Amino acid sequence: MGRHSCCYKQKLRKGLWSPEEDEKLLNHITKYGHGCWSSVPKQAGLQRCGKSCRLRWINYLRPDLKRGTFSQEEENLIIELHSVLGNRWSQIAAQLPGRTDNEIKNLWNSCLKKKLRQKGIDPVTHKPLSEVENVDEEEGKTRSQEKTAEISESDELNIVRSESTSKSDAVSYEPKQSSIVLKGYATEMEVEGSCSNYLMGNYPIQMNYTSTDNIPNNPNSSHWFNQTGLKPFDMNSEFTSTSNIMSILPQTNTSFLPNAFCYKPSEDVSMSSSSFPMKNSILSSWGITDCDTSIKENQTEEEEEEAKWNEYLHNPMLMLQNQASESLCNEIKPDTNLGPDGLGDILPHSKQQESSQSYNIAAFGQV
DNA sequence: AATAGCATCAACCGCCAGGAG
DNA sequence: TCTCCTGGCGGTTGATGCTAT
Repeated sequence: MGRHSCCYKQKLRKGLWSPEEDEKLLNHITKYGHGCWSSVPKQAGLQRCGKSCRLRWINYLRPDLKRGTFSQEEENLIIELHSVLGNRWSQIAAQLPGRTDNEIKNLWNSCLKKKLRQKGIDPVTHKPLSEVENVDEEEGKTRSQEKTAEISESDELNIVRSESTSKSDAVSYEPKQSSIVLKGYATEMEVEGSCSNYLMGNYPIQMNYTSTDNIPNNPNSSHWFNQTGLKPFDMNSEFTSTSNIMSILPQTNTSFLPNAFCYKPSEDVSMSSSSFPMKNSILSSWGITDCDTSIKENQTEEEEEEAKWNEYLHNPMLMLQNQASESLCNEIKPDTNLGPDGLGDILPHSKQQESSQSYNIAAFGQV
């Protein structure tokens, strides 16, 4: 189990790809497409397994890949998405045109985790390290009980995700935790009057996602993050008070914002795990329930919401897009559609769909 | 100059879901 | 319904390059 049958075959090369191999694979896929990956190596004259060819293509040879270092904006977005999606690198990568899940995963493990820790944030929970340590101390006594809770948590997750029950999912999935995480930030902000640290400095980033905003085919992130003409988000600047954050945000509808923006101190965290634990925790994590005057009571509405959030969970940009288009960026009209070229011709169908969710981020600098 | 330690990244491994037969 | 095959994903590893001593 596990190992592909093709990998048992003899004479298959492993390790780094030579330029000749790259050329063969590139030529073959350019001419014929990849079709069935398992047949690609044979047709292309390569001594590799199909899986290896696929990986090489996706991570290196694909012409739409954006090479080079990640911009600050991209890093911010990855952190933001990670706080919502956890280690679902492919979904995170889908929101970063030209970047691969492997690349993002490497960046996270080698760089972003460290940066977050330096800023006093636990990269797993996105919670201040001090809180994580306190929680560990307090709850360390009841570890065995936690184990049971973990199992039920992962069960909840599986219902929503309708995905695998792999051990990594059960152990490392974060979104449920993030409901507490973001609340933790907000609490700290409210109490201390500072919103420092989250996202490596502050959190004054407003993400306006629209379905059809123009975005370059091979976008330079510093370009497409600035499309609205707003001042770029300065990661190194610090907000000095919560009121500063709120004041730069539209007052009308902040329902899609993370708790960091709309936390209500009186809310009880435990409420999140009632009848729709996952939905509520996500709603909570993104500030939906927090900002509403009451929790949805109508069962039908709840079902609809649940379906919606299930969808959002699989495509978080959809939520941001819908919310943004409804309230926050009415003045920002989509200019053009992202055509099928660029990413479109190269990416698998699912990737094309995800990539076509172009978005526009208006990042606010220090007030 | 040597080398130990660290950082980065490409590639592999193991697992799972879904489709085909 | 079952088995096999394949694509896809996330975790991990190992090679390589860089930096500090």
